[in-house]
Amino acid sequence: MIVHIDLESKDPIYTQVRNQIVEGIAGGKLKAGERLPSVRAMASDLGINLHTVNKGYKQLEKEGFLNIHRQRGVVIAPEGITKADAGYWEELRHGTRPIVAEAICRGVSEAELIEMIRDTYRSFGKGGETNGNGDH
Amino acid sequence: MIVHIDLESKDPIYTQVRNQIVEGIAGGKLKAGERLPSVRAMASDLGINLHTVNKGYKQLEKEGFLNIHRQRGVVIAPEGITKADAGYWEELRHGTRPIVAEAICRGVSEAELIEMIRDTYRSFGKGGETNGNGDH
DNA sequence: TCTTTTGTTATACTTATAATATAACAGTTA
DNA sequence: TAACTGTTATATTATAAGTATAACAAAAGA
Repeated sequence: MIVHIDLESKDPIYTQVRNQIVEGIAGGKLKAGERLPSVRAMASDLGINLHTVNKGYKQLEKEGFLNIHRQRGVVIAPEGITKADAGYWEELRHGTRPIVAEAICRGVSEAELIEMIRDTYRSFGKGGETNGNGDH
Repeated sequence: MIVHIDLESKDPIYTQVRNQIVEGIAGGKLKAGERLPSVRAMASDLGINLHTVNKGYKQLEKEGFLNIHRQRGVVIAPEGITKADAGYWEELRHGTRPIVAEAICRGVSEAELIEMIRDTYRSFGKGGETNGNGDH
């Protein structure tokens, strides 16, 4: 099992599920075309309700990470994830702004912050290229 | 007025208030020892409830950005903001992890991501040093 | 002294979100 | 046929977000 739930976390359970699957894809542990457990199986494994899992899955589908065929199951987007567009970049900037601001307030230098981001990026290994799309 | 509210945003209003004050400090628009509008004045200006403003203020106080003297008003922490400690770094890594993961999934390169972070960091100017604490 | 202003506390209400609990439906696959 | 799939529907509980008043106590200003 890939997903682990922290019931003490401030993050909602469905968000934890969503994030860990995204991280799994980024790290190459989950590959394009690979099938995920059914909502019932995942819910049972984690000891939570199937609707909570379904909520995470549906969000991932909306974001382009998953394809959900009605009776065929849940699959990591086989044609690869939707690449960064203008809307995503805007959202990314909006999300990082307050984080960077607080870091500055707390005396974190530009170099320190970037080093941390770089380490995080590299902690996912070379999982980025794992979505085997020739693209063009 | 420094704070602007977007009622369409997914971010709660008190979070918008909180974030914009942090960004104001990071950018040097708000300086250590400077006084903020009273909860009533701010609430009236923004057309929202005073408790919503108070919630943002209280969070900022808890995080060490503000000092709130009972009848003296709300003041940007005069002795400077609490510097980054182990707990903060942990929180920072936890908050950035899913963001970095999604960026990787969307084909954002390490260089692109870091460039964006660097631009954001520098967009706050040299506001970092503005809390005039001799410290040492 | 009196009035105003301050953050604070208390109570109440509405709305939205998160999470759970069942149950049933309609195709798919074994 | 039987088991499994995501989906839909309904209901309930708990928590968070936001608003609305009202009152309190201490400090500052006139």
